[in-house]
Amino acid sequence: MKCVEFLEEACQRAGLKMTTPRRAILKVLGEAKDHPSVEEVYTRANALDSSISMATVYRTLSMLEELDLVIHHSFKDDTNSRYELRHSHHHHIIDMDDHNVVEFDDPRLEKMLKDIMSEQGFDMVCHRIELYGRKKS
Amino acid sequence: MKCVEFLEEACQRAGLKMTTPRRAILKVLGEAKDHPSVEEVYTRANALDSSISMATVYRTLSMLEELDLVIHHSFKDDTNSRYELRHSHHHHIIDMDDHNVVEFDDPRLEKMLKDIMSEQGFDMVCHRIELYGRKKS
DNA sequence: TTGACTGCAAATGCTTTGCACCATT
DNA sequence: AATGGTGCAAAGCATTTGCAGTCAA
Repeated sequence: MKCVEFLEEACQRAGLKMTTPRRAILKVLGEAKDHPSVEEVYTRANALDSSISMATVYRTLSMLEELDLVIHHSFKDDTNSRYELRHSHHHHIIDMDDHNVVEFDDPRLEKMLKDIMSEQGFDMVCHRIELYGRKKS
Repeated sequence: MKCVEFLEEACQRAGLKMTTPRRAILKVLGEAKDHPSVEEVYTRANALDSSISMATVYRTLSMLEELDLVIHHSFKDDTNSRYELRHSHHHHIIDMDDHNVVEFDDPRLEKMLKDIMSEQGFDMVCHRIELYGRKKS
């Protein structure tokens, strides 16, 4: 099943109505290969339906975040919120020179984090890992 | 040497003038055992000198961040920026029930992060690790 | 039909800034 | 004396919200 279809189904399962703006925003998110800002989602969605407003983009993104379908990021040195589909679990390496983002996942890291929390008497719910660096020369 | 004295020296070394508002803010930060918001720093600093303005608190905190003397946090589900002295390297476990913050550091974790970045072709500059969870029952 | 959804514009809330005055060096 | 720092109020900007009209179910 395609990404967008999955999203639409998830929304419908949650009892939400499938409107043109929502479909457009879901399509944008489903096709995004980056971590677009609200502004960027707005611009891309407008290419599909020029009547979509910023308010709807904000409302839709919050809603999707609530449903755990997207992840809301706020990286350092970036006043803009960025969003990404929660398709797979991973973390980010931010290139401090060009602000590009590389994704990675590592089971050893996951285990270590869970262990650390356990030692401190907590059950882990989620975590945020951001590594900042520069390309090796 | 006491914390506040170290901060004052660091500021002077950076060529900054030591004014009453700055001294008050440095004292607040030096004595804080938590991660106060700008508003909280403002309130506490005002107890020492009631003429201090928010603008100065913002300006001073940005300045200290610039000098790498404090760390600027923006935790999830919290629209307020929070600040803490950069006295030691550590990360945070955020209690999702009461928003308390537990600090920890772990050399094994540090090494693993450095290794992961290296595998991806990066030299690590810094990182942000936040673990969210609930107390074990 | 009807409650959910939308666009619009106004409001909000955190943060920054221009300016005239003041204090540290 | 000179430069940098300050308070105040206004401006900025991302985000949220009230409202009246609109649309999916």
